[in-house]
Amino acid sequence: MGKAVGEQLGVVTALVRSSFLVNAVYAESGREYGLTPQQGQLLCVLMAQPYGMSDLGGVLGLAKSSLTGLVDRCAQRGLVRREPDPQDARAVRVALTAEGSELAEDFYAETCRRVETLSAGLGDADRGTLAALLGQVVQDNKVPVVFMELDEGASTAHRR
Amino acid sequence: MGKAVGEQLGVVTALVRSSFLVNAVYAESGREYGLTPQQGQLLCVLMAQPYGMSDLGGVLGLAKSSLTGLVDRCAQRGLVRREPDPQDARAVRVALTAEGSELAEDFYAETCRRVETLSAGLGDADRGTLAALLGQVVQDNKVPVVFMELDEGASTAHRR
DNA sequence: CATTAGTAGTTCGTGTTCCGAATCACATGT
DNA sequence: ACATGTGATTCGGAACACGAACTACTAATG
Repeated sequence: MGKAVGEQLGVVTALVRSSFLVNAVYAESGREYGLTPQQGQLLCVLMAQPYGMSDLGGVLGLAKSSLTGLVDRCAQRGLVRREPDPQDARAVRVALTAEGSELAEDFYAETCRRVETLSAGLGDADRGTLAALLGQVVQDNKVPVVFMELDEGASTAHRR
Repeated sequence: MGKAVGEQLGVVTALVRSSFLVNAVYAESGREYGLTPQQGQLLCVLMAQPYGMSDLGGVLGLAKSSLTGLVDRCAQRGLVRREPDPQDARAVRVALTAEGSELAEDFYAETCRRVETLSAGLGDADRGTLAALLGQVVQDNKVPVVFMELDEGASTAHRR
């Protein structure tokens, strides 16, 4: 077990610090589009599909009362819309507006770009391994779809 | 055409979602000790060493004005202390109090424990690989010491 | 059917977080 | 000494997050 170069980090430290990086990306990427990190995250979640407030709370890990305000602010900026649920008169479905959808795409793309450059120092093989291992962790822990998986499943997908 | 099992995630998605997991851990772990995530993070940073306000801003990625309040609240709870810098009369050094140090250790340990269980589904070899790759990303991007590495440095190393 | 639960969302009050602009106090260069 | 720079706080304002209380509708029960 000779650690050669600068002291190998443990998994825990690596996870925590990489999370710090990703948070910073969200903040910077959001700033670029006039979004707070939370607003950006909301838009990203809604890219996949509309949600009711309760489900949204489940996905984002927020109390209902926290969501009302977040959705309000995004709605006031014309990014999302509350639609009545045809099945249940007390429920609403929160969905992206056209404008919100556009902004979400941009924010999403920018965020992807920035996160991607974080791992730019890795070779393709290593990046694949990282994706596999980290993906396993993510799936083991049943993380909700807080960030879509762009269809990149096909080995040589078209990169927009 | 689609894979039945689970469609391998891309690096970007894996990173973002794992970051979501870690954020949740910070929140839960903090709640357990009556700390907000930011307060917990501050304590963890100060575990390594005392910092001046400016340096602290650099490490945490916050504006000075944001820090004053955060430090204030932690100081009011008796967790940190502002010490005058002997070299420079306008500077202060923020350091953990005894109580803060104790709480920081507990929070840190709990956070480590929780983050560790996130990767419990991986074998030892895989976990090592993940640590190596993610550690590389972290070091490539020069993440400040927002979370100490203390685990078992003892085995072979005094670090530098 | 009427009553009782339960569920979906909002409102309200409180505390935290974050920022930029302005300010104060000390430091340093010329 | 004087101008400039730097460390930190203050201030005003926006966003965020929560629990508790509340409204409105739905579902279950008798």
